[in-house]
Amino acid sequence: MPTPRLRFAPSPTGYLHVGGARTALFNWLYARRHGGQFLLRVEDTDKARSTDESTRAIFEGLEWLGLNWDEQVVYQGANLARHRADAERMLASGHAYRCFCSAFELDARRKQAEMSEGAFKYDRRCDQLDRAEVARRVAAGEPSVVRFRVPEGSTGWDDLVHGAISFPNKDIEDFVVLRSDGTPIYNMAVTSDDIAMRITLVMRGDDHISNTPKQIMLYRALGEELPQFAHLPMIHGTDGKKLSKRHGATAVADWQHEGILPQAMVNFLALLGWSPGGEFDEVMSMDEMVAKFDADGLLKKASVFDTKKLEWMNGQHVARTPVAQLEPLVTTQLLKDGTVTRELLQARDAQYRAALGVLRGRSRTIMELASQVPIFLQHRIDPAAAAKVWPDAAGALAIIDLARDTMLAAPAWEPDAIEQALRTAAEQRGVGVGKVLGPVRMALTGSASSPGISIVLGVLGRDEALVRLAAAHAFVAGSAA
RNA sequence: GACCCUGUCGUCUAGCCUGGUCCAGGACAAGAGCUUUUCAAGCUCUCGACACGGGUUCAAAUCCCGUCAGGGUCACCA
Repeated sequence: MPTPRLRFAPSPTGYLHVGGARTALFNWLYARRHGGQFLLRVEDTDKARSTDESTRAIFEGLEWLGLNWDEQVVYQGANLARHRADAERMLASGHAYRCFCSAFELDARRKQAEMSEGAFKYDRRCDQLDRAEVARRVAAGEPSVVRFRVPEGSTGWDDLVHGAISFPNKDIEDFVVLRSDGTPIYNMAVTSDDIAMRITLVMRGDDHISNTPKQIMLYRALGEELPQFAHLPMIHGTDGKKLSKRHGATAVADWQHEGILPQAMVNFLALLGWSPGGEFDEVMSMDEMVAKFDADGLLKKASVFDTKKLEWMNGQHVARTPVAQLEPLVTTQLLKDGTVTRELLQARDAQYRAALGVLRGRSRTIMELASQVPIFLQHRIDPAAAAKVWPDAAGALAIIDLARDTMLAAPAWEPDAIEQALRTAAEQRGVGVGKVLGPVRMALTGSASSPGISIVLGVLGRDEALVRLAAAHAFVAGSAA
């Protein structure tokens, strides 16, 4: 069996949508798994809607996800001459014919048909025209389109996802392949390009199932061998409808900005419409997915995009990502928030990295992680929170001093032992552990919520911890005066 | 309207091909607990589904037929 060649063929009329990203991912995964090629084709034949900006956005989205493509990007618009030549070849071989019915006229007939019998199907009236008349009208400059002559019978294929699918040809009208201005219609361009690119497996969304019989007829008329087809199920919003703007974030770039890691996005998308089967770990690396991916794991049912699960998945990946890899992402977020300065990050680099190490295991997104970093790098007491945790000055001072004395008295700097000593002290005083650790947390971090005391102590270090306690003492004493 | 596709917990799914081991397993979400130290994470537990109706069979989530529901497509758009 020759090595498989697959392609992702987006039309650059917007951003890289999660549905498109999932299609690209499956093509990529299949190609990588089977040692084939993953090609990219930009379907920019609709000049009115295509923009360079969205072409760029698609490239960026694919790159962010880590879906690298092979060979040069193919721009469909550059192949108009071949599309046209292929259509004319069918005209010459008798698989297609010229139609002089105007779009306006057809429109009127379509409307009329819809009112009486329902669906409109082209009645082939121009197929009756004799050769001489066609030649005369063409020579006279009368505009015409090229229509494919749909044969009798039925057209089907063995879909890699759905199994056997077939359509009675009588339900398919003689479709246009070349417009009156000589440009190709979608199915013509796609088929011509897939042939030229020697694509062996066309994997795309379910919504193309009804285009497939038309494309198959084109392959046959052109005397080409058929590729395999795999039609992936759609992705829906929580209301069961096709995912769209009103469902919120649907562009992969939106999720990038929401603090989602590309490996989490890819992992999540992979599990929408694919399952390795049997028992398996849902959290996978790219390599693991490539190793497990195969067509028999492809599912038929449309799935719902569940953002809660995406976030959970992201948390799993954040926890597994090395600090060195997390650091630039968190730094960008921190500087964007303006909560810390670049100078501070550089000055406290060791502490910053230590903080990332403890924080990554407890954050679902980069934002969440970033929001906890500042308490480790700078000591700022939040007055509102302080007033709640430290209702009376005398009590607060007593606990802050207790913490200081405990640390000073400790034989060695062991955060766990110090936290334990504070717990014991609380018991001896007959108060809840929270009554002691809460105020200590406030003194140490300036915030009412943070990781556990021993964790905080571990990141801060002895000197910093003592400095902060002294500052907290001064803060309380100052506001009491 | 016609044609095509799909139908297992709220969601993602395992199981279906090769009926029994499934009064259906896992994950996310939700609820409770571990936690009289917060926030988060983690762990434990709970809630929760074979769309419906027939048939075949000793036995059906699994095979067959029908119904219903949802989705997609029907352009000189892609």
